[in-house]
Amino acid sequence: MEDVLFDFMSKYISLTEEEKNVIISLDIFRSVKKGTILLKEGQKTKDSYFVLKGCIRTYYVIDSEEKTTGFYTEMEALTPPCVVSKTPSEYYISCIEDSIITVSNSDMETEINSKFPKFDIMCKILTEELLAKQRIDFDEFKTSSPEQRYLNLLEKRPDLIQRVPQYQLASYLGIKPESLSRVRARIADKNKG
Amino acid sequence: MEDVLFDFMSKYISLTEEEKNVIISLDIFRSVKKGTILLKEGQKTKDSYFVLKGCIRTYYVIDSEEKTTGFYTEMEALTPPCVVSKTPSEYYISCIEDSIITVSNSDMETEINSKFPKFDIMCKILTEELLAKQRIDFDEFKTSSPEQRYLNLLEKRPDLIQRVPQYQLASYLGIKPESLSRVRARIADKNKG
DNA sequence: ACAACTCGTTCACTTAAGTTAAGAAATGAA
DNA sequence: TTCATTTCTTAACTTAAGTGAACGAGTTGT
Repeated sequence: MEDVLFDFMSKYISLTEEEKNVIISLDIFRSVKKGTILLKEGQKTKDSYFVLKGCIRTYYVIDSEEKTTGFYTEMEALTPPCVVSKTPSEYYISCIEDSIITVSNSDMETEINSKFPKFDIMCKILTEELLAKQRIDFDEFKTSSPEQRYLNLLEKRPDLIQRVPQYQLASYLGIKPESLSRVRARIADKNKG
Repeated sequence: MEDVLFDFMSKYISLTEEEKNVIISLDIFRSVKKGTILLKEGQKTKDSYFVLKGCIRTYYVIDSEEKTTGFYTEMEALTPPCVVSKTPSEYYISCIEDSIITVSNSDMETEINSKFPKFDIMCKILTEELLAKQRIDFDEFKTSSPEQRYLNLLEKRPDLIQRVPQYQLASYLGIKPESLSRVRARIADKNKG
């Protein structure tokens, strides 16, 4: 399982066996059952997550309704904003499939980064890439209609549509579940003729 | 004018006079007239911007329509995604008020960061804060209606509504100018009684 | 001063999303 | 398997956004 992480990291930096062993000794690998809530609204945490296998989601509860804003699958990292702002979390993180993830807290990262400058470089690149990617995702969201957003998702993350419940996808696309149903019906109609 | 930048930086790191002089010697301060286009679609660039005074905006041209996705005002930094991805820009950056900005390219930043580790630390903090802020902005956008988004903007960046043309605000809010007109009329109605 | 533009608003109309409610389909647990 | 729960879809209705067109206020340039 560790190999998945090391393969990912090798895209950014090269690792010696010794460095790999340091990472393994940190004991950050976790196996998490579907339905597990990793973080609740109001909780404080310093933990960041990296998904090796499975899927986790972030969601707010607004007027007792879940509003899903993010899905994180294989090779994706999530540092909750509350870790950066050092305030209680505004949202929940839950595991929507049996998953294998790493859980690392910011103190650990600081320590590793000071020991191995390589990690720091990798983190910097990852953060910058993520910032640019998120900026583009946001721009695409703003400039397109719900139907276009669904088609876009179908193209870019077709797996999500298979593995995630519709009502969670709906708020991810900024609409209600009933609307998503209609969008899907509309698209199916068009494809028939 | 430099003082505005140094005041901003002093929130994150302390600077010696010598370090300030190094920054000044880089000659990154620019005075830019309203209407100036800083970056065009299809262009390549390594430049990042920081607004000391004024306002710049990012916009796409889709079906010969401008879609504004971001405004950057006093004390805000913009690194276009194309700088990170090293591809041609997908959008335009233009100056919507007479402004004073800094323009720094990524090579310069790399050089300064290696000379003064302090800068590197500041950049890392800034990037992480920005990532978290953007994540929250995106989440808020997804989970609210156009009217709520307008009210939210009215609360958080009231200056924008004064200084920016409505048609640019509209796409920033993910709607058409005509719809923004109606949203405003609706809100004005409610406030009357 | 005048014409040409730009920008914001309004109107009538179309399309799509929100809402409420009901029922079908899928899932999970006993 | 059966029952209960959750999830998805459909329908009827309401509300709001998209569209095309027109108008007036404000600007710019000549």
